[in-house]
Amino acid sequence: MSDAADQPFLRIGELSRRVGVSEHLLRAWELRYGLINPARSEGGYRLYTSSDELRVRRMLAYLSQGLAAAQAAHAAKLESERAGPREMPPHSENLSLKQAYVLLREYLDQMDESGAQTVLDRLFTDFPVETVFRHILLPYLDEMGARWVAKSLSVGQEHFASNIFRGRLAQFARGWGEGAGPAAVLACPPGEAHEFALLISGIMLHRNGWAITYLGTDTPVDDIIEIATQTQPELVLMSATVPERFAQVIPQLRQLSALTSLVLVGRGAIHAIAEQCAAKVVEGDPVSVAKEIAKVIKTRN
Amino acid sequence: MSDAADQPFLRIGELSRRVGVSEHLLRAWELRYGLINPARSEGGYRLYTSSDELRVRRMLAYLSQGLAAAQAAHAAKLESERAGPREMPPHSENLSLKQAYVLLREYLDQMDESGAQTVLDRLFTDFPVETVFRHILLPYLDEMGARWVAKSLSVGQEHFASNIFRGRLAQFARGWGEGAGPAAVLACPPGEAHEFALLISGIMLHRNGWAITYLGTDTPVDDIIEIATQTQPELVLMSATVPERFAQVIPQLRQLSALTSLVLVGRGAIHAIAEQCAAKVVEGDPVSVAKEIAKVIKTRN
DNA sequence: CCTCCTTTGTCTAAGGTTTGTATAAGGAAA
DNA sequence: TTTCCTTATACAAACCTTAGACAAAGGAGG
Repeated sequence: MSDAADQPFLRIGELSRRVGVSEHLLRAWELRYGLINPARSEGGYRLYTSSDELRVRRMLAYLSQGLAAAQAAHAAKLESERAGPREMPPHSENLSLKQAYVLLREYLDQMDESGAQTVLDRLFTDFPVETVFRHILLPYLDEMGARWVAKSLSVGQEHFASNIFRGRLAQFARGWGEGAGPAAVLACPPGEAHEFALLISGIMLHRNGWAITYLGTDTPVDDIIEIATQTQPELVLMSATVPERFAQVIPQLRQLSALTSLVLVGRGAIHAIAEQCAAKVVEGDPVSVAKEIAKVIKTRN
Repeated sequence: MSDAADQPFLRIGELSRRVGVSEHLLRAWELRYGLINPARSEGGYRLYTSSDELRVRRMLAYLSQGLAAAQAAHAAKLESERAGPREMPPHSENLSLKQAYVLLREYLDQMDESGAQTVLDRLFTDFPVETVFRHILLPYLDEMGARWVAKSLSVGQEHFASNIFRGRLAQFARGWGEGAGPAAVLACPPGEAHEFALLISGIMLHRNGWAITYLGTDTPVDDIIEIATQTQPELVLMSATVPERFAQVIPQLRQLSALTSLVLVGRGAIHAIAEQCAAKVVEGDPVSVAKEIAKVIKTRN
């Protein structure tokens, strides 16, 4: 972080409005924890850079995980010191998401691996991970499902694309077993073969500090119970594409939810079933699941 | 990684919330059994690390197994001391394959992702890829199969290990679609769910210059035929764990072998079936398959 | 069976620390 | 002038500390 801070300077009022933290509190954090060290205008006004803003947002993220302010500030400082080149906002002139999507589909349809990987490389350097997940990966998976039903996609094409995506996601999953935050166990119920939503949820949870134990597709609930007993996670997250997967194992799910917070996601997660096994349903796409879960777990106590 | 995760961050209230143990009890366990030894803030507040959190969770696990508190605490302490020095063999010294194997198994059994990844990192830097595949990965998969049959491995443990291996192999598979050499299509026949041997074969083929189109598990032969027609590969490689998978689709396999060289591998690849569909069988482990195939394909012309 | 003793989880009391928010007095920018 | 910002100080609610008391659970010995 060079102080040759490239970008527009914010004054405290504007920063306060952007991050939703009172001016008083911003000053208190600066004074008490040295969270930020803004430049000053001639008249002595604080001038913040966009990386200061990021730091404040990271501090807020840690606070929402339950860390005390002093520790949250420490963690946020450490993080921004060691994270050198931060993810840049989209390079709008390079390659639009829409263009990239069309291009990617073309390469995947033709089963051109290096073409598809090049597009993905480009996307992941030009855009934040969340954006690529939300606007490329998930829509493509949806489209794949639709084309699958319409028989306009061969099994080969589907397997080919799935393998490429799985490989990409595996990279983000590296090291997700360790995290400063609470622990979560992720699994699909028996019979469920679609794990992408679960993978993405896990990655996003890990990016919010969670420590992930991933069991993947088609996992007997008894095994999940055993693991939950051993590791005492804060959360068990299960994903299914149809309600039947959950419906088949309601008694065991109830047993599981007695041990920990059980959250169901995916199209198969419907309230009627969740109620029967004392579980919670979190709706929305896997990218936002992480934030939704933060709320659900907070309200638990 | 671990220095970030082991920074003392949690105050007692948050730890209590996360593990579901009252603050009073946490202090009592510290005082009576020395279960944990938290750092202190300036004002004297307890500050816990994430490994402290783990210790408490282990204590809870032992308690739920019926151990008395004192014994549970003792066991939890012992355990985390044993697991504590994660990089036990310092980087200067060599880690033998055998040591690594035992260590890896232990971490995988305990579903300790970062432990397992650390061992794998070490292995892949200290040894050639072929060696790690041949002496660690494949033997472990074999052992997993045996333990699976003997029911001495839970589904959870098996999924956990599989996911970690799949993630590792995905890294090596990056870019395998492009190669200076001939093209190969890889797939498992319908009903076949084990793809590790095929993945490793593909990686080794790519390292020998082949360009890989990977279709993965459970692929209809008609789709393989369609793709083979389109891309005109030099080779189609199919893997199965039992002969029935091939036997069920012999007519289609014969059709496929009319288009290109069809090679069967895996325990399911037996000569009787291969003869019926004009395919070749390549025996031996997936790591050497690549070299064997070179011979087979050579002699074809 | 009952009694004694230890173990273990819970609770209270008195007092210190942390942290978000508020106030006052005054300078800078528009 | 009005609005935005500055520093310094104050303060209450939330949080945490230690020390000690206490009752339920469970085993040992009578």
